[in-house]
Order: sequence, then structure tokens, then C-alpha cells
Amino acid sequence: MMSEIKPTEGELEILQVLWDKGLCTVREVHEEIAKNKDSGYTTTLKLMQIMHEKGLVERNTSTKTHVYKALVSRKEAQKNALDKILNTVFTGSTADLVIQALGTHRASQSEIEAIKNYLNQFENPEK
Amino acid sequence: MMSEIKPTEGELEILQVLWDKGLCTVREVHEEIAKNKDSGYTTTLKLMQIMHEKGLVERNTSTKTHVYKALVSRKEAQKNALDKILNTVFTGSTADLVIQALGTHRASQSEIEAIKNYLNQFENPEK
DNA sequence: TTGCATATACGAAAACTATCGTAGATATTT
DNA sequence: AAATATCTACGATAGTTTTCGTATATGCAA
Repeated sequence: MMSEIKPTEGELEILQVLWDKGLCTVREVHEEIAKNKDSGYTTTLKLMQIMHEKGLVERNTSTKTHVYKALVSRKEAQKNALDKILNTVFTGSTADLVIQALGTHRASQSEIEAIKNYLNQFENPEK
Repeated sequence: MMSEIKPTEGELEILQVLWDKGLCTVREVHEEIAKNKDSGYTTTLKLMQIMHEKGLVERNTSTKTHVYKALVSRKEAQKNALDKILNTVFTGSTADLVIQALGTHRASQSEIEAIKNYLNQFENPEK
């Protein structure tokens, strides 16, 4: 899998809706997006058509109103996004990134616990 | 401070050099960038001029060869990058981001220690 | 079945980014 | 001083992304 997944800004907005809702019509996606910014319906439509050409989504065209579905998972996009900022703003240091993230966006107690547990799994190799 | 800091891809490359080296001439920045991709000198120049217009850098024009300096810090850019991916691919969950980051890019033992120490500071409020 | 609402397709403009050539100014070398 | 090298400024082009208008098809309601 050599393919780089690099959705544009606008494409990411659409993917977010698809990730949240699963299957969507253009109308549904647009309604959702229109909550945050105002743009025309055909703009969203066009974008989704382009995403289809790129293979970012698939669609069921058996009915008049097509139904779209994301073909890239949120997890893949997450990995990609992390890789990218790690190699640009962070100097490849995962620790820097993690500490910055925790410092700026205070995590809840339970989240902190979860992270510590996660870390322990590396520290004590369950002999 | 309402201003959104959104350097483009190319601008980020330049900022990286400025962050690493401090003060730089266009030539210095270009040499560095040319190590990874080949593009013309004037391309780098033009980009840096645009960055100046945008207020991303400042420059000393007292000598023929101008000297540039970043006006956005690496830390600011880091915060911005984190905010952005937190609100797009990650659903606002810092913990998800942290765990993903640690999972994909294995951290060294010392890094893990550093992170754990950091976490402890929240857990035990030093009564 | 006629008309209205809503879909998709498509072309093209607008906005933004990256790239480079060239002109003219300024320094350096011989 | 003349030739050469190096710099900035600037315009133009190409590529990408976003935006929208319009044409046309499809379903639904009166």
C-alpha cells in the first residue's frame, strides 16, 4: 500500500460526517456541513463526486439519490495526520507531541489513567 | 488574538529551517530545502516574500542580503496543528490522540518515563 | 399528465499555492 | 572600471482546491 491518503480540508469535513453517520446522502452531508459554514449544495455534491473519483468514498447509485460511504477509515486518517505533523512541526519526537497534547488540552482523570495503563504495558513486559 | 495561523505546506518547510537555525538568509533556507527536493532559488525567495506579507516572518533589510526570522514559534505551530487534527480526525479526544501516537510510533524507554512523570504531576496534586 | 421539487452531471470561474524566468540593483573580483 | 556573481522584485504560468450556475433527469403531487 503505497498510496498516500491526503484528503484536502474540504474533503476531511465530509469524511467526518461520513465517519459519524455511516451511510449518507449528499443532502445529509451538506446539511451537517452547512451548520458550520455556508456554502451551496452543489459545492458539497461536486466535492463528493471528486472524492469518488479519487477513491476516498464509494456510492450506491441504484436509486436516484445516491448513498455515500467512506472508503478510508478514521483510523487511517488519524495515522496519516499524526505522521504529518510529527515530521513537520514536531521534530519527529512522539514524546514532545504527547506532552504538548496533554498540556494544552487537559485530559480527564480517567483518560490519564487509560494512558498510564497503556504505558505500563511497555514498561513491564509481563514476564 | 483571533488570527488563525495556517502556514501552507511549503511555508512550513521554510519555518522548520528558521526554527532550527534562527536567523537565515534566503540562500541558507534554500540550501537546506534543496536537500530534500529540488526547486529553484527564486521559488524559495518568492515564498519567503509572501510569508513576510502574511506576517509569518520578519526580515532585516538593512543589508543587501536580507535576513529572515520566524514570527510564529514552533510551539504555536504545534498547538495549532494539534488543535486542528483533534477537531477533525480525532473527535476531540486527547486520549485517543495520545494512545494512537504512542501505538504507531514506538517511543523509547526514556520517553515513556518522561511521559509518565508528566502524568503523575496531574495525578498527585501534591497536597 | 402536468408541474414542481430535488437529484446528478458538468463546465467554468475564483481563490489559493507553487514554480520559475527575467529584469534591475548591488556587491565582488580581476 | 568592466565583467561577473548574487540579490531582490515582480510578473506570469501551472496546478490544485473550492465554489457555483446551469442543464438535464427523476420522482412526487395536484
